[in-house]
Amino acid sequence: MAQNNSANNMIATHQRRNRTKFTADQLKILINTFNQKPYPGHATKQKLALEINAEESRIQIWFQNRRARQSFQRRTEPEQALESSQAHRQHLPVESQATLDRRCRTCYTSSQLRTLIKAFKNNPYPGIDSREQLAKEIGVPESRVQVWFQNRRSRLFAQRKREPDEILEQIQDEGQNP
DNA sequence: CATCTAACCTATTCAAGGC
DNA sequence: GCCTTGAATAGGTTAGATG
Repeated sequence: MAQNNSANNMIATHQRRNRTKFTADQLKILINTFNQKPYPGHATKQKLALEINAEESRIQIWFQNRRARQSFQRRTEPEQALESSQAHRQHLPVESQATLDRRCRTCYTSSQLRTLIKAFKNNPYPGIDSREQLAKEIGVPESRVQVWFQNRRSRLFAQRKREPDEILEQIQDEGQNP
């Protein structure tokens, strides 16, 4: 009982989607776009998805990972990054592109929400199969289901921090068997 | 086995729409 | 005007492929 890795147990049981293998041609276009615009808006991501024939959600993840890698490299090797890139433009108004072009907010119906919440109570960390089945059931893309679970978990954590005890009653876990 | 990186995670913030 | 909540972000972790 010394080690407490509750999240790890959850993660270990669920199943990931198959790892995407981008071709050289796809990567060429992705990298090229990234160098021009590391924060593409929704329209750009949709266009990219068509152009390289990949799911838009995979493109979004690719940009996230690429930015993280770049900022990490910049932290570890500050001088080399300076030389290779003419970082003239400051990164302050960088959101102006992305925020202008966001994906339209998904409006869930009450019945869709009932299904999501029920599934969440059953398992807050659904694998790819569960997410896709759920997406099909309520008629939204799988990527929206994933984001919904992410937001739901985050808010549950935040709420739990604020009110450590009272939440337990609201959740009404019918049985958390060890 | 070491390295790379897609997939996934939490935490936080932005912003649309309802009250 | 504030609140709820979907969408986007940063930054960290996990795991599949490859030399």
